[in-house]
Amino acid sequence: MALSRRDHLVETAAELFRRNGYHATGIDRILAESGCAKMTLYKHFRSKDELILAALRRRDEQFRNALMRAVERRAESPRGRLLAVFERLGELIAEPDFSGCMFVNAAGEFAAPDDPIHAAAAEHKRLIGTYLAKLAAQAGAAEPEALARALMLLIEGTVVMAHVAGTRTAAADAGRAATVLIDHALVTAS
Amino acid sequence: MALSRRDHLVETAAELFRRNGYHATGIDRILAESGCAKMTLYKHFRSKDELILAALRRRDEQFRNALMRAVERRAESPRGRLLAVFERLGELIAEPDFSGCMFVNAAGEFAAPDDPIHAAAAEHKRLIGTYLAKLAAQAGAAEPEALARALMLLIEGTVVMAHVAGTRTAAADAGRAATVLIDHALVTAS
DNA sequence: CATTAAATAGACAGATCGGTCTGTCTTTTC
DNA sequence: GAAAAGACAGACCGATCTGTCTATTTAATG
Repeated sequence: MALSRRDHLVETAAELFRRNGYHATGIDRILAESGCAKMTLYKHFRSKDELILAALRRRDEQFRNALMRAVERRAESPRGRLLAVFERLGELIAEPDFSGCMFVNAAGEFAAPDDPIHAAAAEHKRLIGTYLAKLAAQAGAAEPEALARALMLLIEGTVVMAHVAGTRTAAADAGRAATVLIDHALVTAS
Repeated sequence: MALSRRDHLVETAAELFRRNGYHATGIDRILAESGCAKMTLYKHFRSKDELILAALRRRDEQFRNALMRAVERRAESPRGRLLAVFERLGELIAEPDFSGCMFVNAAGEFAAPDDPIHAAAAEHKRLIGTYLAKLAAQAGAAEPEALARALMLLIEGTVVMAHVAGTRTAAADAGRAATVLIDHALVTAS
């Protein structure tokens, strides 16, 4: 089924925000690229900020769904699935127009922690952390939340180093480190 | 000694860029805050982008000098110094107006890898990685560069999670993970 | 077919953007 | 103290920004 006019707008906006940033992406560019009229935008959203919020929420759902599907397809065991996250990460950072994490970038441009856009980025990270903690608990980690937080650090570090410094080995580096940390957490648990 | 007019400009700009972002910080704001005239800016810099570059280069030097001094003051042994990096990190993310890594934010707003601003951010990360690799080699790690890359992931992850998600335990989490990874690398070496 | 709702194009407003230019004032230097 | 240089304030430019408005066309619905 074709996207509704609103979803098409959000999708186009999300893509432009991801590639070119938030302040640097003007309304007019989004409208031209999506073929929508200005009033269509302002009928569905009260401001550009609300469009940004909608774009982030849409991408958050898409990203987490794709992550979970990829991870669950790659491995059966919880430990294997934790490691599969880093395989998935290797694919993401290898994509031709990879531009880092659009949620991190959003938090960078909207630095105030109480900014709704910043809060949406925070929520995205929180949800991913919860997913990792669930896997870590299933794997039998001594402290699932602590392991999840450590793995989150590796994940975010991977995305940052791949984007900022162009470190192509980032995901593989992270996968190796994750293996050490996971096994350390499992040994401690038994 | 008082800052030269040029350095005062760069310092003010760096602070505003760090706190509010690059596109969101207008020339006029920088001039008003620094008390400089527009022509003073454009006498020293050809464009806003060049001012951004100067600000990043200044902050890069300041940051690395402060890091090395803090680390070398905190510990004598290479292993201790590697861990001291994460203590230092804990201080940084606890600062009241901590706004994440301004180099990561710069790379986010100037996403093209061949953009000079993006390249300056990449260089900053490369220099820190080199410092870590030196410490890792002194510590006797089996693969110093590999350990340094892993620690870089933890560092960048810490800054991101602290800023985006407000994870106050990030530096402590990273320090624990780093301990595991460092000792694993040292055991493997012996 | 008629009515209604939605999306269209595009002018417009007011603010702000980066950047240029002109003059005045202050500071330095001899 | 005179001359030279540098920094000042601020008008000005064209472009672009977000957001509003009108008027026209398209699409859906009864």
